[in-house]
Amino acid sequence: MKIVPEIIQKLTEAGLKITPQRVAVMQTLMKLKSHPTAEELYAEVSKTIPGLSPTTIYNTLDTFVDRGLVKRVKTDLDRMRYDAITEHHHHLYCAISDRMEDYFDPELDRILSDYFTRKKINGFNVTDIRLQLMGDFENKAKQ
Amino acid sequence: MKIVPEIIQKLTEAGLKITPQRVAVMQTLMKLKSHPTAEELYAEVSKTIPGLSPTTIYNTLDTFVDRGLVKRVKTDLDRMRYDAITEHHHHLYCAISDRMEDYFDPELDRILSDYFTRKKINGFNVTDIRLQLMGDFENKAKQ
DNA sequence: TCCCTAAATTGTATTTATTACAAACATGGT
DNA sequence: ACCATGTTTGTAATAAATACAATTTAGGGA
Ligand SMILES: [Mn+2]
Ligand SMILES: [Mn+2]
Ligand SMILES: [Zn+2]
Ligand SMILES: [Zn+2]
Repeated sequence: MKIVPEIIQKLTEAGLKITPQRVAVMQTLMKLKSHPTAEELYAEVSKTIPGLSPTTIYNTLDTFVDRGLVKRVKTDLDRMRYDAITEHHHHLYCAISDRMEDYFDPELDRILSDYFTRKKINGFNVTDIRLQLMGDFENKAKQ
Repeated sequence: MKIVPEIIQKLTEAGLKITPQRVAVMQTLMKLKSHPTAEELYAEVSKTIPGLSPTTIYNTLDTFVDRGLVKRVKTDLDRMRYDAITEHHHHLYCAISDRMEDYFDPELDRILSDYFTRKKINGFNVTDIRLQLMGDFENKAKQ
């Protein structure tokens, strides 16, 4: 569970300088599974980096997205959210609580992949299939 | 193809007063298949209603969404988009051009519905399945 | 058809998330 | 250790959306 060296490696591979801010942002994003907003990340990362500027959060996240280290996700509300998981996956989402959780399902992916290999869509070339499963969490604690 | 009486009926059924602004917004939204933003709607509807206020666009769309006459859709960019089609359907989306088109596929819906009837997700009750098919349009004119 | 009232529209002022910018600072290669 | 370049910070600016109060309009009842 040594996460910091892992992060340092990621940053290095992406050609980015290692800064306390970047390490802390990535670490926090990997820890929080809630797909946090920039604001939520700012609150959390500030605990570690006292002088932190909100701008740095935005800059850092933009840079991470650019380099493919992080993905943006949207919900029905008007704020961008961020996801440290870059591998293909889907989301469970409850519009009422605005809660979002990851959903991995290789069997489903296989079915969808097969389906769209067979079924061609006229004038459109599918490169990725994202599912948003809307519904309610039988709330077993908010994460 | 008499669309206005149809719109008037929709508005009446929703318990809303018939105003030129509302009729024009709905008409424009039904005509444009592009899932326009409030701003794009404002530009288009202004042609018909000269004194139109942007606020009216926002108010009207909010009201329509409240009453279920219209749905909000999101893309990867930071603007809300609107959809006059309220029946269940999916979207084809190209992140590069930010172009979005509707995708109806009952066969696919059947497959997904069957799959999630069998496969229970622990702690989550699925009520709707939305697919966003990412990819590129072999652009046959931007609609 | 006219009145009246509730509902809708408008213009303006705010809010809120995000972005732009330039100065200060820190990283990492030499 | 030094320097150049990339990064962070604080502040100012944007842009979408919302709040609000004054004005206007729709449409049901007289
Ligand atoms: Mn915004
Ligand atoms: Mn916004
Ligand atoms: Zn995720
Ligand atoms: Zn649609």
